[in-house]
Amino acid sequence: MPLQVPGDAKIPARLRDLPTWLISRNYTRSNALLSDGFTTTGNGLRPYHYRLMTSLKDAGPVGQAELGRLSGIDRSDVANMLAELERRGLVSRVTDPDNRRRNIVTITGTGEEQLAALDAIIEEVQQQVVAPLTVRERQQLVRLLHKLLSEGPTGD
Amino acid sequence: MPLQVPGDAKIPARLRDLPTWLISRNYTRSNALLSDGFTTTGNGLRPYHYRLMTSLKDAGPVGQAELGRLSGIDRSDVANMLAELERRGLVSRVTDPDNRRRNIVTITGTGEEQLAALDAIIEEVQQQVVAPLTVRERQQLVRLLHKLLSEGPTGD
DNA sequence: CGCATCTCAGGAATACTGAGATCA
DNA sequence: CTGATCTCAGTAGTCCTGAGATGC
Repeated sequence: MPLQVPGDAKIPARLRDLPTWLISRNYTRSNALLSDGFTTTGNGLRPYHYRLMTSLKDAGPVGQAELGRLSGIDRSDVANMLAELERRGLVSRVTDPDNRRRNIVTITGTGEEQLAALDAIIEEVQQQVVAPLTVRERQQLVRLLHKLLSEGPTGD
Repeated sequence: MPLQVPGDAKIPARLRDLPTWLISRNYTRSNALLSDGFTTTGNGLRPYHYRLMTSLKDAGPVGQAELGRLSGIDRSDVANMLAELERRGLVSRVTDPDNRRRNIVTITGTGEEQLAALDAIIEEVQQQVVAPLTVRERQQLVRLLHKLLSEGPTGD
């Protein structure tokens, strides 16, 4: 449960308004809240697990490579995390008979239950994260953050 | 030079608009651009170093604990990073005669030169980061991100 | 052959914890 | 003794690289 974001006290002038700094500080804060949320229910699941499971539920059974693309997680970590989730019985993996390189990943019933529990946590954390903003500002923020991501991957 | 932010293709509906997700994706993107900027000039300095040095220049000679608070870096990492910077002659540390627990850290001339070079990079990266937004939107974004951080450290 | 998939080993940067030594 | 400071060792979670094995 991290939280080293200073209360915005006497942050150096050069840093204060830099988008990279503000994004970084907000990421840390957001992560702290997220991390607190996940640990207080202590099933040992983490953001990576949530991303995978919710992507899985949304997309239906898919291969790991595709799952990684959907959830923004590297192929290597996908393999690791799925092995964990499989061990816990939250997902299952079977070789695709039509393409035996591929593992078709499916969320299990237990997995869906866990996901529902995580969803509730996630929802509560969102409220905490945007708590300082008005409803209108929250919409603006979401729009702006989307726009930053939407125009080509790097903005070059 | 990371960059695994998907082009916002078919991100799961549940994730797409979550503030925590958007902040996380933007952090990754912002970091990728920052990291590229730092490595292309390859003096081996990283964001942590920049934060420390710019905080140091802004605040003048201070102790490490204070420096950590200003730059949002943990005491432990401050000690590590400053040892590196000192080895390179970019900062100097002397024991405070009035309080011998404390190391007074000062940026050196070479340090200021390096910092100026980093500042130029930082400035360029900021442009890249906010490139997708209009000028007005950039101001909105900065305001909103500030506000998220300003109302108490966690928003509780 | 090229190319995609999965897996494994491991590295890098950030954030954090705990403990010890020092000293006001 | 309390509490602040610095240092060190070590951990966790995220992001990423490289290489190998397999199969299209």
